[in-house]
Amino acid sequence: MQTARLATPRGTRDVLPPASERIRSLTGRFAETAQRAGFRQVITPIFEHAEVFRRVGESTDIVSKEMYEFRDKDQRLMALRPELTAPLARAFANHRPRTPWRVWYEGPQFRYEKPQAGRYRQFNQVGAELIGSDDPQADAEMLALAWRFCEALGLRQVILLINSLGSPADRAAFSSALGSYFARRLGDLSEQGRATLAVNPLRLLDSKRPEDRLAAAAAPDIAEFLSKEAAGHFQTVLDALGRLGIPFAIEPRLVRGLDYYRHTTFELRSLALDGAQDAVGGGGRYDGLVADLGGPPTPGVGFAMGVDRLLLACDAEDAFDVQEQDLDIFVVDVIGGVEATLLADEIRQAGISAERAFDKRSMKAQMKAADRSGARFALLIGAEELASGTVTLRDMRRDDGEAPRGAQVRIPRGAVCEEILRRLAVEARTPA
RNA sequence: UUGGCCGUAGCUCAGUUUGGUAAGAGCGCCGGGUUGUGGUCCCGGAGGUCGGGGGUUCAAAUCCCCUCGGUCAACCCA
Repeated sequence: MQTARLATPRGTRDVLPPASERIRSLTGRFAETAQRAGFRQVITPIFEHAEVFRRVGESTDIVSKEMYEFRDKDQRLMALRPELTAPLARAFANHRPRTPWRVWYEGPQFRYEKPQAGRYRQFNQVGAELIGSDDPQADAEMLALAWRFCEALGLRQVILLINSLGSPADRAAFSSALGSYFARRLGDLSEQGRATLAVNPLRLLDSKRPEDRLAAAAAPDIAEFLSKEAAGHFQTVLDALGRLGIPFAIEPRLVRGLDYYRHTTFELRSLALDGAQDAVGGGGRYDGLVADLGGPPTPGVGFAMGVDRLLLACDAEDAFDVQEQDLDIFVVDVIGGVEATLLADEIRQAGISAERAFDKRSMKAQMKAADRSGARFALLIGAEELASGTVTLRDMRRDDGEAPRGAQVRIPRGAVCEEILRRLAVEARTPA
């Protein structure tokens, strides 16, 4: 009797090596970039009280339709986090750390959507937040962090789109102007467009439906609704980008999905990704969020980037190649029993990476395995070695055209680590 | 939530139009090519609920329905 095979739930997947190595490496690179800028990691729960998200995005699909909600055993309404800015703002409100609070994060998030390439129900993001400053230079700093990270990955076909939604009052005025503009063109809108209008007129601006695009063609421009102060803030950010040498395009239709954004809002898109999933990251300023979550009124600015999409973009650009980690030693065990276990343990304790064979397979099979493991040396232990108190160290390099087979030497069992370390050190000094 | 395309070995796919002798290939994996030695080559082998269920038929990978999953687009967004 065989039990039925179980698949991963829809929109989720197993990430096996070597793909997992790439994710780890990308996350590590982000951590480095952020740490260098004085950001420190925050780890928040995977699930939160649903209230945390409900408070900040009742009108967004992410919260109203796509959230994984459940009742725990005490009937408390919980939610798997669909995004990370709200939990970070919640954590800030709870702990009241010294400002400006500079933090980064990474981890899975969950949205109940129909999966597509680059869109999963469980997906990973890396991101950073700077809470406690309304200085436009803080916006510039976050933009620089996101941009330099893309550069560090080797991405060259990413563009920065930026916009300002102004102060809450500006945003509200613009929104109602848009509302009446579209109300006059109800007949031109698609059915879904009319539904969107009722919920959030701003969202009609980036609709991809042709009717809606046409109807939006002559829509009011956000720029005309910015207060003097908001316009100044935006201009300062743009000037900073210019001085930083970071190219950008102002996109007055850029609205973004979460409705806590104020002032600066931006998106990073990969031109190498075609299709609808070309946004690799986005963010902006959210000056009202901390207060919404019960904290003191505190400004904040941040961004998040999709790990999986970044990797898709890297693939498309042939960037961020992660070479498999080198293995120093592969222990070939011809005798079976504990000897190889002791040998492997000993050299690992000496800081040498080592894999080994099991099951006393034929030597030929073990040598094949050693070859495929990519190990620099094979370390053979068999009856002869055991009897003479030695081991055989064999060079597994395969790229030397002349040398027919790797050279091998017998070394005293007691000097194994020393000898391997010596050889590895020599190579480190004289790279091929 | 809506619509299009797709679903055959671990992977990439052929076979589906014209239902039967189509359960196949390459790669990968395992073993062998005489003493304890990798990459190439040669030989052999294992491995498949043809996504799942139902129906039509003497007969279904092949036709019909439902369903699950993937993908593309709308929606939404990372």
